This record gives sequence, structure tokens and C-alpha cells, in this order.
Amino acid sequence: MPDRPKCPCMGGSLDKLIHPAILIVLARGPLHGYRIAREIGEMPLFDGDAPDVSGVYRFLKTMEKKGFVVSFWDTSNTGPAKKSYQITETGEHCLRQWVATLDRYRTGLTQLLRAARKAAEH
Amino acid sequence: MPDRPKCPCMGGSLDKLIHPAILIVLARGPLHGYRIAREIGEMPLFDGDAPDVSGVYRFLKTMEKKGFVVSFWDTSNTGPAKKSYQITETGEHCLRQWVATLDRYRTGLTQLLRAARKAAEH
DNA sequence: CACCTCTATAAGAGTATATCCTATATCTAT
DNA sequence: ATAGATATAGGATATACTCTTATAGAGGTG
Repeated sequence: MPDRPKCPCMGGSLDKLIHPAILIVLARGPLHGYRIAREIGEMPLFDGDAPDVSGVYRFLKTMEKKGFVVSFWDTSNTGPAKKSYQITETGEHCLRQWVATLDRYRTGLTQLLRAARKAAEH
Repeated sequence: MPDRPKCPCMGGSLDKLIHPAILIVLARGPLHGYRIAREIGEMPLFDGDAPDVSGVYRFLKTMEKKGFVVSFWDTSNTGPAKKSYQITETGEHCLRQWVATLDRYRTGLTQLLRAARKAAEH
């Protein structure tokens, strides 16, 4: 592949999984955007490569609009105000659905990987 | 989640994997867009849900521009002319890279799934 | 105190993707 | 003939992603 880091085979993508990742983090308790982004970045899937914070803020806003999370301003600590996000019942329901979906992805990925190995060998 | 079929937790996405899927199909020999789309649809990952053919044509065009595949018109058979795509050396190199990437995805997904299970139970 | 870095949020711009619809044309079966 | 499957592709719209820029407080160092 053209050895630009952009080549999808280098695996910079799989972006949609940021959705369950956020729900997983928030299932442990309310948290604000900046920390969410950092915690996601620490997940093995993201390989130490934290997602663009700007994108996470946007994503959280969309998720709130869709009812997966709710937000409130946290001014209890020193420092700039933090917008804390909390998972909703809808979000929890969605997270349970994600378990099945991720399992299906994993099965599919396993078979895609097997096919890729077979196709690549020669 | 809002039970629209659009909800990402229903797993309609993971679109980027269409890239390795196409390379895998083409590694078996040249093929034209329509069949490629159907074969991809039969892969377990895509769950019988064939990708939008229009999107596949577009994708193939992009892949050709980037050098992963080359095309030629096949008028040998009856019926409308078919634009056959063939994987290039670049594409084959990319496919080998995909094996490592998919393996990494799988590991990451496994851990994300484990985290989701833990987060969802209660 | 001036300066830098880290934390924290968010909008703007430009680009890239995705999806749906439409158009074309041939072939097969009823 | 008429419908449905095969086959390719462009237009329009919507969404998403990335990069840059703006704001602002906290903490540390020279």
C-alpha cells in the first residue's frame, strides 16, 4: 500500500466503536469529555492513540441529543468548569445491545481474518 | 436505544472493512463490481446484508486511483459489459498488512467486548 | 512575573464518506 | 410484454472526520 499512514490497512479507523467505548466508560460513573477521551485512548483497541478530543466532544453532544447520555456542569472542583456526562437508561439498554453486536463483529472479524490469511498466503 | 435501525449499536456499520473484504475477494482472481458486492454480502461479517452496490463501485474506483486494483472491460460473455477488477502488487502487499491489522482489531475487540460485558452486567 | 504545559471545552472550515435515488442497458423467465 | 435479476454509474444530500483556532484556569520553572 502507498505507505502513507492514512492507508486503511494500517488500521487508523474503526471509528464507530467510539460509541460503545464511551458507553462502557460512562457505565462506571459520570465523567467529562476530556477524561473520557483519555480513557478511551488507553483501551487496547485504540492502541494508545487517543481519539481527537474535539471529535469526542462533538460525539457526546450528538449522543446527548439522541438520549444516550445527559450532561451537567461540574464546578465543584478547582480549574475550569467540566461538563460531566452521565449514561441514561437508553444508553444502558444500548450498551447491553452492544454486547451482542460486538460479539457478532468478533465472530465476523475472526472469519474475515481467516479469509485474509488464506488469501494472503502464496 | 431509540429502536430505529440506524442506531449504531445494531451494528449496521464497520464500513471500513469493505476494503480488506474486496482485496480478499480479488485475491482469488479478477472479478467485476456486482459480483464483488454479492460475495462480500455473503461473508459472515456482513450478515447476508450486501453492501450498497453503488458504494462498492465508487469504492473500487477510489481503490484503482490509489493503485490497489486495476480494471479492464470484459466483453467476452453475453450480457452487458463488465468492468473486471484485478488486484495489484500494491493491493497484495496491503492485504498482507491487513492480516496484522485485523488481528490487532480482533484482540482489541475481544477486550472491548469483555469490558462491555462487565459494564453491562448489574 | 513571564512563560510554558497540561487540563478543559468548543466552534469553524474544509474534506471525506455514506446513503439514497435515479438513469441506463441487457438478460432470463413467465 | 412485463417483471426481475444482472450490471454500471452519476447526482444530491446528509453525516462524519480532521485540523485549526479560540478561550480559560491551574501549576510549575527560570
